[in-house]
Amino acid sequence: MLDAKYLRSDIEIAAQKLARRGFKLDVALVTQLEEQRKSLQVQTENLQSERNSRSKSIGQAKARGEDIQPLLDEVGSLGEELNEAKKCLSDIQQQLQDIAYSIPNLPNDTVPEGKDDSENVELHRWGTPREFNFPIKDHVDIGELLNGLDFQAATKISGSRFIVMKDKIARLHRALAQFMLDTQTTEHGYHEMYVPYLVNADSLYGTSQLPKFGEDLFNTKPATEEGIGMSLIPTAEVPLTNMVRDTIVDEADLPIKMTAHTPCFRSEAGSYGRDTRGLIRQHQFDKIEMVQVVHPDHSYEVLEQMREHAEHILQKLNLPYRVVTLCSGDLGFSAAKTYDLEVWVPAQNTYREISSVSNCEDFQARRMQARFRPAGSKKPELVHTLNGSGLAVGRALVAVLENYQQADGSVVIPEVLRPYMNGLEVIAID
RNA sequence: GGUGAGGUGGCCGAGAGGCUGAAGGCGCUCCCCUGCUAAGGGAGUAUAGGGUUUGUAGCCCUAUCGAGGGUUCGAAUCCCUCCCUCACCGCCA
Repeated sequence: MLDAKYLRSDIEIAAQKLARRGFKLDVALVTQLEEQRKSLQVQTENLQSERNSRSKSIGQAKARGEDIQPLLDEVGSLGEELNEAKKCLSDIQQQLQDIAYSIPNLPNDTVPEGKDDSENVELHRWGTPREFNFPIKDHVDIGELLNGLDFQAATKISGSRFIVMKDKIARLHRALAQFMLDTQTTEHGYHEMYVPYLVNADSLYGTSQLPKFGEDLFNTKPATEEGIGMSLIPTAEVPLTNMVRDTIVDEADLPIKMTAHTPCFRSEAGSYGRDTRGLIRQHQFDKIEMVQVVHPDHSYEVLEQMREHAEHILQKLNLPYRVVTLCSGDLGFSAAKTYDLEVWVPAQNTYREISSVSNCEDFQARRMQARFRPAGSKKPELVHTLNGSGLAVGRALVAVLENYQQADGSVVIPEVLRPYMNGLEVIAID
């Protein structure tokens, strides 16, 4: 959410910045609603003030033992008038709030101009995609050949976009997650967290999944019932970031660095034709998430650090990747700036997103009322929040299976994972 | 899930229709006293929104006692719904 004061005083500038990411702010409508709000609020508060003072004098008269009936008569229709004004005001405020919730974050000035993902800017590449001297298989074929990925069973049990993993592949998947979590905690200083996978609506508002992106979530209540109930987390960003909702943290405790390994659940509404084969796009996938809550002065340094924390995992796995800076038109709703890490997927002959690292500045903090009290200042200030994947486990599994495959269909296990695989070096066909 | 007791400022804790934005205490900040320390005295100490203003100063107004509704001229206080905490019971990994 943007600062309401900023929106009022610099609405034209805000509109220009929002236009960079393809969002059209209805300046005339907001301005008009603002004017109405202002006059209605003044009117309402004046009525309240009058009611308060009259009620007070009734109380005082009563205490003196005077007849209060004349005073009661004087109050007359004040109550009705006040109720009417309140109703109008809350109506306007509701409209303004709906608009406020629908406005995405402003892109940072360093974000390149562009309308969609075709205009993202490559920052750098790491590693060289391997030359294969045999016909390569994709991870689906490899997984089935090794008897480790069972798409049919998953479809029977749940439906499309689910997976059953077996034996060494299941273990490899677990090894990846363990390795990532260990690296983020022991090498990069994140606190390991175990968090709920079902969250309430307040949390989803806090990180901006609601009110705009409810269709992407799995909810616990059927449509026939009132409300949405709790929702399965689409990312651990939700529980981790909401740790600081409605709190004033000690400045000395910043930055707060948290990581968690969780499953993520996404309905993938509106992506019907896309990535239907394989593990790339699933309703349920595991991810190691990094979240930092930082002093506003440091959030852009931290963004670079977190990008490196994510890159470090790919480097240790020796997987070729590239980093892109998302252009203004491709930014997520609450992000001011985002780097995507894209790992090399040989069978698709392209780089695919495996991590996304974003600085949300104070956008989520404002919704969450997450603040700190700066030394020497009385006023609490909003913190900045950042989040990033470090990394998506399912997609990392895809990358390992495909990049480490051998001519006979076996897969070499990356060295850093071997301690997690009881020393196993190769997953071979049984 | 059942029964009972509760949810008040940074914390503890009073208040049970008007004099309560809220006693008292603790903590914190500043000042005084003191050779230092300890003790003592005094003052201050919530958040949000709005108006005024050149102003993130001051002043004024409004809201907030778990949340939301209601009764009333007036609600922390009465009524309803919900949430949460604690205790005991039931069930359970």
